Amino acid sequence: MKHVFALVDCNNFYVSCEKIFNPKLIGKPVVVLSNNDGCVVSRSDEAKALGIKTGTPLFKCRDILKKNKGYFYSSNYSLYGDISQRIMFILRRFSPHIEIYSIDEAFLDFKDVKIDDFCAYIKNIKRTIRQWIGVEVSIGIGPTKTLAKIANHIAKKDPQYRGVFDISAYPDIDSLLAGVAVEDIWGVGRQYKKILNNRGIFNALELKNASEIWVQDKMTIVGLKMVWELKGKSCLALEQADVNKKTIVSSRSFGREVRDISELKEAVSSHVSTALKKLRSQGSIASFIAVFLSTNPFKETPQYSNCAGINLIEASSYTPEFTKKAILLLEAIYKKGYSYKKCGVYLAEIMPENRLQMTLFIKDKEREKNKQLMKLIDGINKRFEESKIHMACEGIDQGWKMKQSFKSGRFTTRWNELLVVK
DNA sequence: TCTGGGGTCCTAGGACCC
DNA sequence: TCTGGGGTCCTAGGACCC
Repeated sequence: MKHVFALVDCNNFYVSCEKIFNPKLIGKPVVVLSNNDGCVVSRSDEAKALGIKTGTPLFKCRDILKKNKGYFYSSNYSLYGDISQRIMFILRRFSPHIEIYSIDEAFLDFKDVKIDDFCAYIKNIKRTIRQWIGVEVSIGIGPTKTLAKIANHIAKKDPQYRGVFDISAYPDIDSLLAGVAVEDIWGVGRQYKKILNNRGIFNALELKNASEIWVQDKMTIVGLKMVWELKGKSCLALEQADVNKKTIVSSRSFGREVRDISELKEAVSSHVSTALKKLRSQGSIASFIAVFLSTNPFKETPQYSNCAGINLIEASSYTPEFTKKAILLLEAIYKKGYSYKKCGVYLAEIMPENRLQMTLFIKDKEREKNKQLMKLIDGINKRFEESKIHMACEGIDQGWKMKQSFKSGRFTTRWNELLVVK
């Protein structure tokens, strides 16, 4: 049976989440900022119309926003994550075959879903999400994921389709593809664009008709699959199982520059806690940890960055053990006299808990005790507030923490931040 | 003054083995 | 002294995604 893929993508997702709870934002230029309130990551249509680009630092667009009665917000991931989950829950009603591709995007496959009026069915998805959540989505449909992506792009850009476009129903797909620049194809980034353009390939139709041998040579099997997908042959399957992470990273820029190792120790320790919490939440253990730190590459001050990693004798998910190692690693790479801007930790060699290779050096009792302790702490932190219980070495003041000066409330996940209407 | 964070997949090349 | 071929596994780095 042929695949029928739909890509459902939320419009201006982060900004849309802010708008749900704050009607004064409707019709205004609004942007949401990256961590540390650094640069723009999400823009309302009105902000786009002002020429504000993704990645623009706040200081470069603050004036124009102010002049146009605009607003800016810090990222509020508790809120966006919760809204995302609600949307994915709705999507599941329309097809059991769903791949949650990112916080604001999902692929559906209607391959063996019984549908009478396909067009109405798809429009109903859009309507339901608007009604139940208050977020606008765009839906692109095609026989492959790559074509569904392109269809989604068209649905978003061309107002005549009102946010829903089915590429298979279009009479002349080639003429459509001729209007899609190569860099707008899923999987073509800056490098591939350059390679393709040099060869005289500028649009999706030209890529579709390019020599497969040449494409594979220059862009590996990844490029070849891209060509096949453009031709309507599905090569990228729907990935339904929520696959466990193979690597976990926790890192942040500091809110200010940090010179002292004692502060770095606090930051590294809290990254260890974050990463280990994530590790446990997917029921995994890890046996490799690395620590990295760097100065601010945008400054003309002396630069230094380094990383170091170590294998554990036995894989584990016990925070204190990783914290100890991380501190040692930090001490090994820390150099005095530099102004640091960022640090983080990296976990690898991750495997399911039940695949533990036990060593002779750790007693069963110890292992079980550690596990129970972590479970208890995770439970308490989940029920009350993140990091209610944390390692002392994470510090109390945490003056190095990232800046988030313009954050809205966590309206849907914290009782004490419920929206007050009157 | 002010420039994000967290992932995946693929390949080439080296180490090692028979 | 000369000197083969095939295979696996691992890692670093490059490309991409949101």
